[in-house]
Amino acid sequence: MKQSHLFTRTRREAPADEVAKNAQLLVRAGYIHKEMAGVYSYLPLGLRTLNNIIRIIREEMNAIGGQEIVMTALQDKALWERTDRWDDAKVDNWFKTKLAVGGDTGLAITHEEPLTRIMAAHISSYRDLPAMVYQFQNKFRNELRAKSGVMRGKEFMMKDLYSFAKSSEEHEAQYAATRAAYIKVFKRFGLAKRTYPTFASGGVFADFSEEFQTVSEAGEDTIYVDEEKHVAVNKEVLTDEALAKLGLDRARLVEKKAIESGNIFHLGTRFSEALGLAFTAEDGTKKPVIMGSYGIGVTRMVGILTEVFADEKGLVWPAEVAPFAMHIVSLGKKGDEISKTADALYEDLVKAGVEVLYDDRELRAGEKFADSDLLGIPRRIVVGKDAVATGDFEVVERVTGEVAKIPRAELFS
RNA sequence: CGGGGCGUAGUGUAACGGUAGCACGCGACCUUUGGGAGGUUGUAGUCCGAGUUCAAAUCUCGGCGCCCCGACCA
Repeated sequence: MKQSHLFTRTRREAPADEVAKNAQLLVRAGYIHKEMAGVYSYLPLGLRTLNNIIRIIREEMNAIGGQEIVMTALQDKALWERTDRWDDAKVDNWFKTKLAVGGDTGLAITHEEPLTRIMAAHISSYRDLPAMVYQFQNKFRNELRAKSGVMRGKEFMMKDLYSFAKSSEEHEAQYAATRAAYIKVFKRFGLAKRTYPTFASGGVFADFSEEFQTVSEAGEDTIYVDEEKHVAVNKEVLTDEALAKLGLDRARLVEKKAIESGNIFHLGTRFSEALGLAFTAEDGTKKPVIMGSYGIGVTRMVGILTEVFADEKGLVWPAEVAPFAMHIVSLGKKGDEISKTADALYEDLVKAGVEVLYDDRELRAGEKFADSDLLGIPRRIVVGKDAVATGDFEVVERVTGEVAKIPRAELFS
């Protein structure tokens, strides 16, 4: 894409109404636009980034047999009353509204209920199980206080996967598979080292649930990390009794701030029993399906990656997430040799299937470099006099700042 | 929801109750051209509504909005 065609602009200064580093940089770089408190739109660069995050998660969910669907945002009140999660006294962050024909609806805070009902329409035999179903969808939560930029909004995108099993052994296998897939996902985000499977409060069916907590000063949670075992305990469950159960030694734990980047839950039969999701077993008896739920905050991930990797110059993206792989920065003017060299390189890279952003604007070098730093694309290719003279291109790695002269052909490998 | 702070051109910031200014941006012209250049010039603003006052960006009240701390976040 030519940068002269990109409608978004970078800004020299951070918006006055953002304190969170992620929102400041993402707005400055033109990745997002703030609509209201806790509500952000994704602009071209932001959407490309978001889509890369989605692609990575999708690949890993598909790899363990997940089947993708999309559910509705609008919810059926009657369905949620059956699990007692409609009443404002029980769940206080619904966005609710009236239907013109009469009655109420609300915007989904999560999707266990509708998916359980969908599955009930399709699953009736043990032969139909196991199954894992997921979606990328916006969740709406009427938070009293949105904060931390894109990391805690009123509307946010989530990947939510739900598992359906006929036995607890089968459920445990699904749980383990999903857990392993999450670890792969975080590895591809470049967050493996600083993301810890973390024991947290368990809900109804288990002593603990597991969160994935990514260490960051911007985090809202406090966790206690066992570096050697690469696991952590959320402060909310840090008791001697819990540590004993988990086989952890308090003396080895280190306190860290972290942000919840994913979570996995055993749901047991709470939803299947309430909503009639059952199957006929081999012996002819009817049994409730055993469920699990597994979430990753997709838009939150944009914020986490910003918080973790950005430096004083701007955004820094892991290769698989970056909106473009390369950023050509031409220092020429329309029609001169430098521009022609840059144009040709751009066209050839596009033909070769490389995702490339081409800064073809006629601005001063300093401004273009500053913009390039801000945008955070992994490799910058500077096209100046030297490139025309030698045929080699100056390549700057965004992460390290390392500069190398690279022959043209090697840019395509 | 409790507490605190704040709303001024597109953006960021000034202005004792007394002429709303500066920088960046955007437009025009000239010079410049490898780390956010310089000059000339143009453009554009006090969140909304009441009140106090000769006079309100400034004081008072109400509304709307934003930020922070806490609470909340299966």
